[in-house]
Amino acid sequence: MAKKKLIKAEDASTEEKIKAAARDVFHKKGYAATRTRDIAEKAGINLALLNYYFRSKEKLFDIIMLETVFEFMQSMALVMNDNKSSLEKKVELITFNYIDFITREPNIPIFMLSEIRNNADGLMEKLPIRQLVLNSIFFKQHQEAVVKGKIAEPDPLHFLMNILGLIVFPFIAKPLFKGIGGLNENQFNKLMQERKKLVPVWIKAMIKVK
Amino acid sequence: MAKKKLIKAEDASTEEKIKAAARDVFHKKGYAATRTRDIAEKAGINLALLNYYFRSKEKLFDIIMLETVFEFMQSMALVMNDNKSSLEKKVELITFNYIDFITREPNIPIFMLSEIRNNADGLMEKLPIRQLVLNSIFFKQHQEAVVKGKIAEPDPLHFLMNILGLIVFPFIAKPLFKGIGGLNENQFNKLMQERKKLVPVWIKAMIKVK
DNA sequence: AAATAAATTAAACAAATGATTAATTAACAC
DNA sequence: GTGTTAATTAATCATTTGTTTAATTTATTT
Repeated sequence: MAKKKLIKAEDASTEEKIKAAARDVFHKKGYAATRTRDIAEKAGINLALLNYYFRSKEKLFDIIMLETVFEFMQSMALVMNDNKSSLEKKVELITFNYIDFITREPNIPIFMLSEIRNNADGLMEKLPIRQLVLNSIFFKQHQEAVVKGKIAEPDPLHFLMNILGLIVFPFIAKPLFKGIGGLNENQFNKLMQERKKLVPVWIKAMIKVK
Repeated sequence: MAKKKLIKAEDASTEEKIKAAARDVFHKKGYAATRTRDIAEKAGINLALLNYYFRSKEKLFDIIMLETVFEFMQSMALVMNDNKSSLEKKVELITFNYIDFITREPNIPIFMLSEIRNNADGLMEKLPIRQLVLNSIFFKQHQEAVVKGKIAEPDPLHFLMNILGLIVFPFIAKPLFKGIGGLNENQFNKLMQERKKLVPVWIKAMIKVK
């Protein structure tokens, strides 16, 4: 068995190679469609090393899943709790950050949403995502704006759905939109870059009407 | 081998039972995570009958996939080609129809988008979805409104992304939003019903700004 | 350098899974 | 009713796939 205390910094590379490969394959194909042999091959390691370092496919997956969710929430959490910026500015930042993030990691949204749906052992219950949102400055600023009559729709969930829907959905349905628009990857990405400016403007316009 | 010509209407029930079960399981778990034994059990039939009627898991899946995509596009196509209604009214109809449809069949969006991503043998290329949109009255009305200066953003793809993003995304990310809002199924569905009125209003507001 | 522990490998195992076979039952034609 | 075809079943096959084992190589310690 591997004893962590004895693993030196340099030796960690094998473990890291496996994790990097697992990340790629899990993100692209999901848990069920992923073969441990795919991961081993992509990592350039012997199949047995996967179990040597991570015990099982499921344990390895849990690690990847946790890190992925964390990664995805981090940038959002950072912006939402910034105490310098206005709500409007936060919408701009979230839009900008997420469009860049998903352009870099286009498989993450649908991976997360698919696997969360298949339960993933009640991941949603274990994460403090509700507290994170409720305690955020973003949330308080929204509440405040509602009270002041600056935002017509009072439910912050609608607000979140709108922002994320406008940002994330085009990526999730990318093959569909590429098909409809007859776009290649570059043209699609250009459209997404345009949305960095457009989405905040649209959100601002939506906010005011009832 | 099964000879179709000899299958009477009443006998079709076995074939239909298999298809109904396959639909359920494929929609809920996706191709890779579905076991043919799950389908057989759910259909209440002997496992061998699945291959007797449909040759293979993959062939059965292709049938379900095709029917699902068709079902999903049909209501949209109908609305988009109605020559009585204005563009504004079409947005209302699409919103209303899709929110009801997805509430009834909540697994379909993420099923379709997941499986399309895993290729599904280039389904996107085979479907005439691009032609369907380009030739639609919906598309022409949008073009016209752009020319007349009624719509600021000229790209119809952005317009489609916005409508579908606002409608479909909340369902795809349902576990997330239920978690954040602390909602049960009923409360979530109530929110979605609210959006039937809200989304068209929001879209209208977005249209005008640049 | 010898001894010990860790890392790596090839081979094999056991369970799961899609598919097939051969036998049986039910339906239908004449 | 008899014979023929279709439908159904239980059993089995052949692969795939996650995991383990036992041996070997590499690294570390003393």
